[in-house]
Amino acid sequence: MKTPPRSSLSEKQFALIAKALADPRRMAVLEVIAGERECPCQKLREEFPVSKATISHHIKELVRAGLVEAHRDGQYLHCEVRRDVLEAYTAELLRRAGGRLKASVA
Amino acid sequence: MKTPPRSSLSEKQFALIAKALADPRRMAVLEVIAGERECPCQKLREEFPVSKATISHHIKELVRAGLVEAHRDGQYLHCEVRRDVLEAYTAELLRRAGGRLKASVA
DNA sequence: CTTAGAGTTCGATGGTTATCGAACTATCGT
DNA sequence: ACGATAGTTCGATAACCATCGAACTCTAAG
Repeated sequence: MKTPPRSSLSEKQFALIAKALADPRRMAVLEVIAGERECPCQKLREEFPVSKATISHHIKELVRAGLVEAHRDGQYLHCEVRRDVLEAYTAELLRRAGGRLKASVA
Repeated sequence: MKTPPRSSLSEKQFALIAKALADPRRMAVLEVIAGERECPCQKLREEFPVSKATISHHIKELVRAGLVEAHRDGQYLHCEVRRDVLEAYTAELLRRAGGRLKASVA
């Protein structure tokens, strides 16, 4: 079985993630990153009618939130979704707002 | 045909939920609502140093997103968390941003 | 009816942020 | 070295939104 990352999110990171996910365009960017194996920024520019400055900004925010990890490879920047962080966020969200528990985890 | 009680959020509702969760205070309000059985607005006013206009605004947004259901009982407004909607959101979030999967859905 | 309490609506304000163009840095080919 | 391509940073602008006080509605109880 896969080890559940007990990475409890700090209050601050939780808030950063929520904010990062709040903008539809940024969410869309995240989806593209998730859909591709190695996602160069250039591809994102072609997907959305926004300037590269904006793309760069969104990626920076996603990285700041911990949702995305970026590696520089030459002149390209490859992005990857931090799946564990995403899962930690959803778990924390359910824990906080889910109220009392009803059953154990499926 | 139109009976998907879970895991089927419209694009619009998905965005509304993400936005609703983005504000820390509103998230805190949601947590209090989730923690209490029947949550009157008045209680929320005592929990946070904000005006009742602000509380009312946050509740309205939470309701608009579908995260909270409010029933009027006399002069009181009782709030309840829509747990299924919350779960549908987290499921959709993982589905969209989780990349290729281990948890396959029908 | 009158008073008090609970919640809503409205207009204004201040802070945050998405977006752009332009200037900049860095890398790859030739 | 040069030009082209990838991405960053900066300053400015515009839109959005949380917040407030005040005026309002509605309900419960004297």
